[in-house]
Amino acid sequence: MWQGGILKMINFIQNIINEDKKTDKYEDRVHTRFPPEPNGYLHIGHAKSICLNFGIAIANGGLCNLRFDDTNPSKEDTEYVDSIKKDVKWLGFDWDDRLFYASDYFEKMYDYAVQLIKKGKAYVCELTPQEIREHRGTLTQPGRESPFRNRSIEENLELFEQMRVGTFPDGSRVLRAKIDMASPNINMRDPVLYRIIKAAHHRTGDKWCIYPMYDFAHPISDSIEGITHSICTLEFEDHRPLYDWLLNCLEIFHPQQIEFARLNITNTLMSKRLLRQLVEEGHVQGWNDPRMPTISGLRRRGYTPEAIRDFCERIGVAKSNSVVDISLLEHCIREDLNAKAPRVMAVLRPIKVIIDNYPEDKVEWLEAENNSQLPEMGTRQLPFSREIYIEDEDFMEEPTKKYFRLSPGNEVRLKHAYIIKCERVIKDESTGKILEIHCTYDPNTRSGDDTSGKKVKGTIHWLSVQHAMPAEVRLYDYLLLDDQDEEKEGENEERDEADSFIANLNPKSLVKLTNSVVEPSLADGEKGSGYQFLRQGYFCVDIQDTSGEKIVFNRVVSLRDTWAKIEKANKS
RNA sequence: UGGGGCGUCGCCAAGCGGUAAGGCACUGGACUCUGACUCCAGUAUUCGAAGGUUCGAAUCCUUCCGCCCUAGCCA
Repeated sequence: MWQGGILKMINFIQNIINEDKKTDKYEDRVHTRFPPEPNGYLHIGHAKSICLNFGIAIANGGLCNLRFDDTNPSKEDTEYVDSIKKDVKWLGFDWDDRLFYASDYFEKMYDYAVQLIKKGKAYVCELTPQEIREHRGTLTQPGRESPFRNRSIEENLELFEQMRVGTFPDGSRVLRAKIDMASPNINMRDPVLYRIIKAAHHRTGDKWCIYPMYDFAHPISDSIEGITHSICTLEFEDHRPLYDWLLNCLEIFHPQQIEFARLNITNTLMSKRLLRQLVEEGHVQGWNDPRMPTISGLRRRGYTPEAIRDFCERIGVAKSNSVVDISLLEHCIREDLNAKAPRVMAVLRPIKVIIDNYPEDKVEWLEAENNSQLPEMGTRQLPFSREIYIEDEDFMEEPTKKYFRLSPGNEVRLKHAYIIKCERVIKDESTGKILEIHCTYDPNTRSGDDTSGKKVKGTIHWLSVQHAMPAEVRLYDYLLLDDQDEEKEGENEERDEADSFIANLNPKSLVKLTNSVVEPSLADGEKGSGYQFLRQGYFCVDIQDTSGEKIVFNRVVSLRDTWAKIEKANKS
């Protein structure tokens, strides 16, 4: 398994662990867990948590469990547990035999609840949800005690038993902790521990009709598993007193909860709810649409586990809310693919070039290196002939300054082949559209044995027309337009959020090119494998839509494009 | 308005009383049969603000300001 640069990982959580080791708090043991709820697909925010939890364990010679937090049968499904397992594995982490479910502990949790009742620390409450809310008070006003708060232990025991056997309808009773209705921390105002949900659970079926709340299930699950450091996100900070209270009352092994800031990335949605909305409203093709920040989406897009792990390492772990620039993610995948992707030629938007002085029927097979930086990646043969395609961007009839690609009278090098010179352009008389470009080549300039001594500024990629293989190429861009920080006026916040995020969707997040051509060597490109299309970017063979008759490439990320910056600067 | 948390370069982020790491982005330049990669160089006298303690403060104290979370029988 991956050991990465993780051993160097320094963050405030590691500092806490170092301190715990010094004081022998957990007998030098480090045991973490990744606790997803199986109610959706994992996204890159979860990857941060996965890398953190497994990474901390690895770095400290400890263990990390995979535990499904499945305490709400109405939202959860095995479809999600399967995808989550797959994603965690794909990211490169291994839970060995430590795959657990909170539902494994339902019986024990029930016993602990009974213990709480026996200690006079919990009671069955018959207030309606509405009434409970009213009794809770507000941020500034203390709550009021439930009229059911001081029932006898015997009565509570009996009622709780009745809840379990299904005597009462959904929502009619709950088990509540008896803490303090006047606590400034609302989580301590007699929080609900158990509720009645008569729904089939994906693992326990209809064995139960009462289910523990997160606040009850989580500390107990952690304790049962001997977790030492229970790492969660910032919004649970206010729940920590309750976490501690329960463990203290129950007098069982006491892990420590540590909170860190969740991941946010520019131009990217990171909420399960909104991602689900994208899927359900058809703005994307599914959870694994290559534009989605889900692990499955990134995988299909062509991101590698190495790049995602590297990213998670680089962003760091802290407690301040932050938004990481997506350019860092892009840098990580470029860096990884640069080191391993074979280079290949593809013409995305072809325009035909005819080399007038090249024999009509001749085909030359030129040797091309697969990666100029890694000779060990070998070479391949490339067919060259009289008619070729070049990228339409690589020709400009009236070149701007600093443009050193093909233009009338100008010479460029064809990568791995000859230097050609543009002689004339043939256009459609009515539309003015360029139909073909006529060039001549210099036979003394063949790559590898150039005897001309010529130096040209530009090198462009090309493909022999008769050998080019058609392909569909999908260019992806950010799902969201630039983050607009326009402040919404107070009212209707919910609505505004949903609406504004739909309005902020990038209409050009997917551009399908159906006239692209690629090298014949790509005919047997394996699904999912990544390439660098020379001068353009990194692409991978789409795992879903590629078939016997059609090969589809996804653009993972473009190459850095200095020329685009120059052009942009020229215009402004 | 109660409680909790956070505020170090455009974006992340080290730093924990001894005089501001690193990464991304950006800007120059070198190299280049990918305007890619790589390589050099540059970029916070300043750490939300104001006071105070100290020989010395981003680090300690005080006050203030800003942002986030929190009133689910969701997690």
